[in-house]
Amino acid sequence: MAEAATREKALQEAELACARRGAQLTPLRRQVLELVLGAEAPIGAYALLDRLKSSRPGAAPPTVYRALDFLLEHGLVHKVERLNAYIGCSDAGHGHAHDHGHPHQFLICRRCGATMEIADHAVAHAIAEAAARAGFVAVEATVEIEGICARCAAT
Amino acid sequence: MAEAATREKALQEAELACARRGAQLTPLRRQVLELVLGAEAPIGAYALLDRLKSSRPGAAPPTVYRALDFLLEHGLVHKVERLNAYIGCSDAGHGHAHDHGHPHQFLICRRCGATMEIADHAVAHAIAEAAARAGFVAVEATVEIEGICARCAAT
DNA sequence: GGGTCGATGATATAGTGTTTCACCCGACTG
DNA sequence: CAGTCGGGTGAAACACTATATCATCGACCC
Repeated sequence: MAEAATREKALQEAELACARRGAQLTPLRRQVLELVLGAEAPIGAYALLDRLKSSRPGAAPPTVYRALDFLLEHGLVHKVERLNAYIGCSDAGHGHAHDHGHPHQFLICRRCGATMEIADHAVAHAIAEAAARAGFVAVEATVEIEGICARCAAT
Repeated sequence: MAEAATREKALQEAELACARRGAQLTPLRRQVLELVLGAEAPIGAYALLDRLKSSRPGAAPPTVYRALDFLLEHGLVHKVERLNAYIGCSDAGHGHAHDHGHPHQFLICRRCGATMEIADHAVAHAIAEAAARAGFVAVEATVEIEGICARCAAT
């Protein structure tokens, strides 16, 4: 997902954000976050589990799912529904606990699998308007756009 | 999803659309479509399988998944990613084969589970713009908005 | 010490989707 | 007519994703 330096910075921000909220970024949770951030693309829970097992042989599905629940809850990672996979949030810490996260959208490349998060205000606004027109109170929106990324298109 | 009359009309439109394209809406596929349209909310593949079994005791997961693949391919049903469930398309037949379908969005009620399809041009446009700004060639977008529907909000 | 609460360990199970091989049948071809 | 080729279906097994449940541990509080 990012190079080591960016990853390190994201981890530090996550620690700060958790500290601010009184949330416990335990070693396990931190390690799972590190694995998610270190992946080159959205990563599945069982792939995380495999990697986790190398340092924690006893790890089982609930181990990783509980950590992911915590990270999702605090906006440190997002789930990509179309891929059943998880990705680090590109601006973690800017939301509040129990907030379901700032509006965001994903661009998923069909060719290389790279997935990029954007936060486009016009999209969020159009969605809120459309929902309101239907008398619907929008709480949260999943926006996942599939296509070809700039790098792959250039090839 | 709809009352019997609406369902019947949708089935006839589906038959027409398939005939136009040379696609075979076989009895099995038609029956699965009927089940999806008859459900009150998005329905899961295994729930479909259960209902299918009453008339086709030999049905197995691939039976329903193959039918769903066909229906998805031809834009007769959509998948709601957040629910791992399927819903009839509200304007089936307006797309082309191997087209991945007209732009559409879902409004999912957290309270009653009802899911409504809308086709908001402003949302589709904002998404296309946002993707383009990132140098991304958008092919298809999943937009699923969770919240409270008008009827539940009124209660 | 006893009580409580959140985090983790460990096992089992539920839910969702795919692979694989076989069979049938209609169409096209020599 | 035999051959064969393709799409659709039947059937069994499997892979992947996620949750339920109960036990344990340690920190904190009284």
